[in-house]
Amino acid sequence: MMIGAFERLGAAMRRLRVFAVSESRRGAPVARKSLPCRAPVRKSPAGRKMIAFGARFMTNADVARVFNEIADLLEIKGESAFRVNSYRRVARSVGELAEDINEVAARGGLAAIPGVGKSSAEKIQELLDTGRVTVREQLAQEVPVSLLELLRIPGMGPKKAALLWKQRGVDSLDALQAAIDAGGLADLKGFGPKSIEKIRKGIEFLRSSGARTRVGVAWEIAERMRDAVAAMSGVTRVEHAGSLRRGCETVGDLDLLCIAADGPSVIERFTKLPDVKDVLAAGDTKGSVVVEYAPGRSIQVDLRVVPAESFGAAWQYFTGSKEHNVRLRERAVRRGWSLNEYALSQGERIVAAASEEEIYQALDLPWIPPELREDRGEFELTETPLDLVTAGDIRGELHMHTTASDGKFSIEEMACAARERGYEYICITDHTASSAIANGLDAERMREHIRAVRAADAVLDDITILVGAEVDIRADGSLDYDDDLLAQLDWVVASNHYHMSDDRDANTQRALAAIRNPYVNLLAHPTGRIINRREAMPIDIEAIAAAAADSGTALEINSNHLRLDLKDQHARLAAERGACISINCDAHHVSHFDQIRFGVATARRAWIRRAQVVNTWPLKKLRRFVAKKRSAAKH
DNA sequence: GCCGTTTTCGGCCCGACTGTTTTCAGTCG
Ligand SMILES: Nc1nc2c(ncn2[C@H]2C[C@H](O)[C@@H](COP(=O)(O)OP(=O)(O)OP(=O)(O)O)O2)c(=O)[nH]1
Ligand SMILES: [Mg+2]
Ligand SMILES: [Mg+2]
Ligand SMILES: [Zn+2]
Repeated sequence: MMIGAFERLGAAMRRLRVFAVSESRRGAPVARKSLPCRAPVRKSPAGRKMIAFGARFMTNADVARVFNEIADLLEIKGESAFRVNSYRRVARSVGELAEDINEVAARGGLAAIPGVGKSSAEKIQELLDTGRVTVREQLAQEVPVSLLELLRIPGMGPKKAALLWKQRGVDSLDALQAAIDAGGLADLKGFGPKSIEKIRKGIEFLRSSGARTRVGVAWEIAERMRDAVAAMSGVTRVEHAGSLRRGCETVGDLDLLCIAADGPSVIERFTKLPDVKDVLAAGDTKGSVVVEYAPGRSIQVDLRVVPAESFGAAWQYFTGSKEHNVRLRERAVRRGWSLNEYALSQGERIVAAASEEEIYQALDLPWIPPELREDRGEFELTETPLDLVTAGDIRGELHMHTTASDGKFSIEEMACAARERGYEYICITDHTASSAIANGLDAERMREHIRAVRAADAVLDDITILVGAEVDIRADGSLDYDDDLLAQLDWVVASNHYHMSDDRDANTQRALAAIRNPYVNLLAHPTGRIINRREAMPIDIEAIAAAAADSGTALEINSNHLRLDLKDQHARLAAERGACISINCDAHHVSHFDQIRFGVATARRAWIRRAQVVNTWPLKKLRRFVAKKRSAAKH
């Protein structure tokens, strides 16, 4: 389904619920406390409407949001940075947990979450039970919560925000804007003319940057910037760093690292590149600029310059994540050493600096692939995982469209494009009747389409064209085609496009019903999210993963940079439970095959090995996968 | 507030850039 065409449709069908009881996989029903409803539509930071599922109970993201809020409020109050940090740690841990926090609480597992101790466990429990945390409510009495808006301004931290509030009564972004316009910040200590100008620009940047940037957009800009820096005389190497190198689905900024002897000169030229709209900082070794990549759309780009001998230490530092860096540096400290972006050193003596491999090795660690550097268990590794899936491992695309439904190219054109990429096989999976909006095929047109695909396969050499369909899952979990028709297909993709609801059990049951169908081989984009536009529908990923593993059904990592669905943490859990994964581009256009890198990056972040990915397999093995599920159903 | 192949108490990563601070705090990476 082409993204965008049907988003509104799904939103219209969504309902608010007042109470939900979910069946946990262990059999005990987990009561989810019904909570006051939130508006089903809220504004994304960009000001664009973000479609959300109605609040019925606390989600992991809700808990994370509350703990981050407590941390910000405490910080403005001047609370110990370590204590503040511990709240942020809880927020991060809960936010990225694949398991539903309500279920974790129900089995008494809260305190086992990394960073969650007795005190935080109690607060989470209170939040799940009542929708509130006493500490947060008390803090909100002391500090206006709207003051936290100020923290989103670059360069505005807790100390300055506190000062503005206490000295000038500023308690929101609008109030700050008004104070600046009225000249009300003059003679406030620490706020000279340059600071005020910076804040003004910062507010402007907020408006033009908005939400985190999707990796598909960021990638293109990063490549342009990399080329521009690489073209400078004196620059011998430029690399991606930060979240971009770690393969994250969205990035807050672009981080580039380069080798050059003359840092200040490189930084100066960096700040004068054509697309640079504003310079946030420009020193001897690093610079930060704002790049306008489309009218009214901006992103921050950070460049760090280091000498060649420090490259390894610098790349390690600048790749992060921050949490990974802190763990690694603590490890150095325990050995009586110190690690920074220049070197791993013991006093004056350099232990390692030139390459990442040397640094990790000196700390008794294997080189860790960037996608794994999130402090999610990578410090337990004893050797570099060499079998993580790579883009080169992908042998075929198993989810793609042609002009028969809503694709832009013919069967032959798509097949030739795939062949050019070196793919051994593809499967044409056009939409079915329920997707009338996407020109879905009814049974009769589908039978014709099968003949057309077979004919194309007979004509084209060096690639096998399989025939399949992306079959819509109906409200009751049944499929658009009957089994007789499905049996004629080589590979069947099942998708829920129209019955995404805020009812986790209903969503899960639809997915499970599809997975149980002996002809369904792949559950596509299982949560239906559109990044920055539509939230994931709630699902029981553990139940879905277990059923997929049991039945021999693959779960998708949809590589479209708007989807990346399953997301990393869900995919990791699914693969750990034995489910096979298929990484697809959902190609509607020949150019969409390029998106595979984002799906592969997501899979690597999920610690997925090539053997777990069905479209890295030879065709024969893939056919056995299909045959096995079909024959199991006959016994 | 959390946590433990030297710890249940005492640590908690380390450095760059900015502004008006006459010696460094605040913010960010
Ligand atoms: N040691 C250390 N390194 C940090 C810290 N903050 C950032 N870094 C490093 C690791 C980050 O990946 C890298 C780039 O910083 P960013 O703020 O751009 O973060 P990152 O790119 O990871 O995420 P983003 O998508 O930009 O939000 O700098 C820190 O507090 N300590
Ligand atoms: Mg970054
Ligand atoms: Mg950055
Ligand atoms: Zn599709």
